[in-house]
Amino acid sequence: MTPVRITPPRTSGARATDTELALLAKALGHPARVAIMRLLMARGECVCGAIVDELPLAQATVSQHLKVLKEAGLVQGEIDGPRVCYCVNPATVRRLNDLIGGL
Amino acid sequence: MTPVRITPPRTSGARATDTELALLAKALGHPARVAIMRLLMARGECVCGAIVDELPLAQATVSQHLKVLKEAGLVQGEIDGPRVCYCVNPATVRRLNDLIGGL
DNA sequence: AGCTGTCATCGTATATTGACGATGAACGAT
DNA sequence: ATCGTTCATCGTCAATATACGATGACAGCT
Repeated sequence: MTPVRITPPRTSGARATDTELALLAKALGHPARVAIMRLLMARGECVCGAIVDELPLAQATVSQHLKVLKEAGLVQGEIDGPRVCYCVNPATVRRLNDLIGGL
Repeated sequence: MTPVRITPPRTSGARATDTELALLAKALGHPARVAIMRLLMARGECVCGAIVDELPLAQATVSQHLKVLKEAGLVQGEIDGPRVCYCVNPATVRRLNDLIGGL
């Protein structure tokens, strides 16, 4: 008999979906990351170096932004030899749309 | 004869809509602010004190979050006697939806 | 005028983020 | 095995965000 949770977990008065939406929105909350997402959407997939070339940011900085997007699930990266090929995760983008739509 | 801007302003390799989306997403990038938005959507309009009652945050903190949402244009506040009545700005929410959809 | 309730702002302390150079790790080519 | 290329991570610094108590502003009431 597994104990049943009566009250949903409420941290800081926010529901689970609130935290989820906040996490995704926060990941998009920087112009450089939006630009990266737009680049990936336009190209379908993109090698990290190509993104660095498009943005006026250092390689380390772009890598950090990619990490944020990856941790949020908005982006996936596959190792391709010495390169890493990034592409958006359409499911997460859809999820973000749904969460905002369901506000 | 006013000079015409040929190249759009590009700060940090991000387009204007990138900055706009980043600004809106950033405003939603906190669970408490998402919770506030959800409360306002559910009630249509809401007095600030009612929001404070719903969230486990101090009044000053809620007021700051409301300020962030207001500055992003996601929320409007009207003074109603000693109270302030807040409500969401549906146009901005729609704009956010469009910007994400148009990624 | 004085009081009360409501909300914003100030001041402050801590935590997180953003940016970069330097360095490390992994791979292909020589 | 030693490069050169590509990307991630580390260390660091400045800037920003978060949270709260204290205080200020403002409207309505007595």
